[in-house]
Amino acid sequence: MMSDSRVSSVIQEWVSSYPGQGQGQTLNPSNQSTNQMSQMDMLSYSQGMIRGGADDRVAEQMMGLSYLPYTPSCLTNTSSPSSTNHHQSSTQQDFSPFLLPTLRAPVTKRSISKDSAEYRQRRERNNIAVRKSRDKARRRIMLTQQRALQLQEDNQKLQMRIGQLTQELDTLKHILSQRHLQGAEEGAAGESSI
Amino acid sequence: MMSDSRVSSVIQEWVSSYPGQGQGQTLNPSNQSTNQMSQMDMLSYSQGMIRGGADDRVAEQMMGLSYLPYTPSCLTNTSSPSSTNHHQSSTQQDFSPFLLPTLRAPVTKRSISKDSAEYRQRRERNNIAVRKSRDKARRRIMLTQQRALQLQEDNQKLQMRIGQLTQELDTLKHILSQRHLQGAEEGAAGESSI
DNA sequence: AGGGATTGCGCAATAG
DNA sequence: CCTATTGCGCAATCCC
Repeated sequence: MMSDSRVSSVIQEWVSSYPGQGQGQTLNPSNQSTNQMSQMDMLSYSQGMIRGGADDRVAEQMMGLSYLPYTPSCLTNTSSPSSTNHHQSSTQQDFSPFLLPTLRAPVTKRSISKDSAEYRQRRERNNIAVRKSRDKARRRIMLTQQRALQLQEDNQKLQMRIGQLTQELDTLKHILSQRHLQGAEEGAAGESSI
Repeated sequence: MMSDSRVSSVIQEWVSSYPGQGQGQTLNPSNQSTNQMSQMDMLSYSQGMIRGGADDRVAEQMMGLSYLPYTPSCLTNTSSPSSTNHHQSSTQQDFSPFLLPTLRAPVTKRSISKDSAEYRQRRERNNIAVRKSRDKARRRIMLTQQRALQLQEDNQKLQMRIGQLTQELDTLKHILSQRHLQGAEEGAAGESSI
């Protein structure tokens, strides 16, 4: 079950599983980047990081309830061999030439030239990157869960410790009050015995 | 920041975000299923649940290091229009008629009949289910992170409380020992004053 | 500019 | 039969 050993190991791994920044591009699997983040960074990493990209549904997505047939967007099978349908944000007219240069629409972009060797190479590299990234995400999620369970366990132990200390404290207080009473009695009346 | 209010709300939501079992199939977004799991269930939900399916790479996947060009499996673009390449587990001869009925191989399976209305309908339904499932997963992950942070915060507070109690206890013990000495002195020698 | 890293999406296989 | 999960490839985007 891999419990015990207190917080140390799990927390350590969990913390180091969060990306501090980008890293090298070599295919070295043992990516031991010594990154470190604050709690805020960790939270925001999967909360506010929607990437203000050109997907009109992301905000709604993160707010929940994004399923339901929001937009068909994939019933026109007019695509040529290979390359499945993909949302091209049909809810957009022709404002591209009028947008700010930063938001420039994708103007043909140098004819992607499908099924070329260069394309396949890029695709394959991206596929590898995707697998790597998802694997990392999976590990991160698992570590977060383990961390949560470990923290919960620690919490229980701490609560019990607090209970013990409180009880001990009450006992001592009681004893002290008794002593106090005894001392008062001794002070008021003379010693009863001895 | 939504902190404060102790553990209650976050934990509650986190616990209820884990699937206890399947639920209804209605498209009702407000899925308030009253499921509840033990910690073991939660952990195993994303740890050992690899689904012993027919993907020869899953174990390796979960052990880490699954990227790297493990298998091309997608360089033969001989597929007809629509339907991108997809691993069809080529490492299989022709044992289908000899396998147990339960393990029967996918024998043509009634000609899937692409681009049929029924196919599109199934695809669309599955797409909705996928969006829903992923949305749920995202929420679950976020809740787990928030829960971890909340627990960490709680832990710090508990540690501080323990520190206070310990100090108070030490103080009382010291006082008691003083009283004890005082009492011993009073017992040994007569009252010094009064 | 260019390349890895992320991420939403659809597909298919599979679990339930 | 259905929906729910999940691995995967693609494309857009992010981010150095």
